[in-house]
Amino acid sequence: MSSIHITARCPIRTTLELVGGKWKLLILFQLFNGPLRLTGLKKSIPDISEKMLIQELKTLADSELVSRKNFGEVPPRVEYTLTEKGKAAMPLIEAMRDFALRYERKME
Amino acid sequence: MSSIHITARCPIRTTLELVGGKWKLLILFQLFNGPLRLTGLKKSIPDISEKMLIQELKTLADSELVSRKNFGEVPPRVEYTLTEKGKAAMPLIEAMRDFALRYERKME
DNA sequence: TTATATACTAACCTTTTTGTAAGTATGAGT
DNA sequence: ACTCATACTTACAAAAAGGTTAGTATATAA
Repeated sequence: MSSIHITARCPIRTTLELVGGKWKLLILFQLFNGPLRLTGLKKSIPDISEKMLIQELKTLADSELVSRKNFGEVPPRVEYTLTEKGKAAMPLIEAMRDFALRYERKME
Repeated sequence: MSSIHITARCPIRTTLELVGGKWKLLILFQLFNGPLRLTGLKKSIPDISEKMLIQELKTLADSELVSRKNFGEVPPRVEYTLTEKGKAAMPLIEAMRDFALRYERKME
């Protein structure tokens, strides 16, 4: 309730910085079912551009929500996995789903 | 879990459209404590510009998350209140707070 | 030697979002 | 007549986000 104070750095703003934008939550959500490679992610989010996907993955890895494992093979093989911090985003995604469904009066 | 499918219009994207961006959730959050006028909102979110505040309030009113009551007085007096749909955003904000706190390891 | 597969980079552009600064309207009070 | 308070508008500018296209690297297989 009033335990959140709107200041330059409040929890709401922190979360917006971490997972705000058009793609980050969609990417995180895909990774909840297990690690995926770039190609797999691209298939599961058809309308994201390769550039954005790589760029967002890098941001997510920088903030430690996702980890990146390079197998050092040729052709390249790189796997993206949710970290524990990344998994903490699941309740957030569930809350978003609930909100959207309630907004569209499809539940409750 | 896999009950969300990432398509052109999925719950995640719907929510992002409704409350995405830098300000909407901050505004909604302020209104949880009761109706506020423009001036009151401006004070509680010090770094928002007047233009953005009005603009976002209009968007929120258009999507029926906030209702606008004009008292028709001079000088103008207009009150903004959360609708039921708007109140449905509270769990979302709580989930964001939990995520941020967990990210910063301030709670478990 | 040539093609293949995959992750990634770089240059460039367009669109969207956000910000700044100035102005409008008007009844009440002085 | 003049000022005040308040919500809002408008024109413009800056910044951030997102998109497109072409290219790089390289072990392996044909």
